[in-house]
Amino acid sequence: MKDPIRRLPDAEQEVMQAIWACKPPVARTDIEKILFSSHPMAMTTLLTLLTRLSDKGFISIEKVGRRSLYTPLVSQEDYLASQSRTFFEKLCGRNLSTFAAALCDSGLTKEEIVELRSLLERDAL
Amino acid sequence: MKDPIRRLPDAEQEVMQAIWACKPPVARTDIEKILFSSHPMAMTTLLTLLTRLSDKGFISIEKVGRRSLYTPLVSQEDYLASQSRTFFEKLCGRNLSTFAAALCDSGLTKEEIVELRSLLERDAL
DNA sequence: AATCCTTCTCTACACTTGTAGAATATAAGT
DNA sequence: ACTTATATTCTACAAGTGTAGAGAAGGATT
Repeated sequence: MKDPIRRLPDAEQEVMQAIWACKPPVARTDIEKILFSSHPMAMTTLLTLLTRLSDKGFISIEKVGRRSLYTPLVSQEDYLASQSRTFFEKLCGRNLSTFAAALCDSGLTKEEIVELRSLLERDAL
Repeated sequence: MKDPIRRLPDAEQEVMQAIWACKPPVARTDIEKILFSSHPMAMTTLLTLLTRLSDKGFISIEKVGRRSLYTPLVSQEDYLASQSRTFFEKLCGRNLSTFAAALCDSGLTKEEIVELRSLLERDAL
């Protein structure tokens, strides 16, 4: 199984999510638009976060003229799977009952739990 | 629904887990024993982390003579539920398919997924 | 070309986190 | 009472994180 992917700090994680929401490669302005409502920040702040994400190997930066374009190197699927695994292993101690209880208490409605079950059914086969 | 509980930094989270694993109130030595194999640290490091957990309202500290006893103020259930909720909402964008995919890709075996489904069934009723 | 705007990089700074030695306080042993 | 062992608090410091201004470099405008 894959190496665990380190959890990103919140601000960087939000930037990654904005990047994942776009078709790569992504321009800074696209990211800004997405973050504008949920987490506004100075342009230079965003650029700092992008540099850090690149340093950590989460994205690549490609310069086109004076602009930069950003491409994810870690997929959202892999990241989510890894975080979910860490949650199960480190926080729930690999205990499925604990895990299930956490999910059930997490504010999901009964309908959502029913739907979650059927989504899991597909993968359980 | 409850206020989200802030995610603890890794070291503090591990200490909380050790505390949760004991019957409260817990002595420092009990915590040390539990952390000894998984995350050994200097005694003063542990005490620093306990102070920070107290500052954050996660535990209370009660002095008995020169010793301190630690009692969780946030339950493991509440913490796990809140983290799980945050994962679903902030990382999966409240998208159940994304959430289910993350779970399925998280390294659970088919048997475990089947078991998870049946555990969820109970709560879905 | 001179000036202005846009985009990025450098520098900065306060706060948090991981870690632990120094200092202090208190109980225990002799 | 004096020494010793032990438990906690203070102080410290490097690295990481959130945030953004100052500076540089390349296009656009007049």
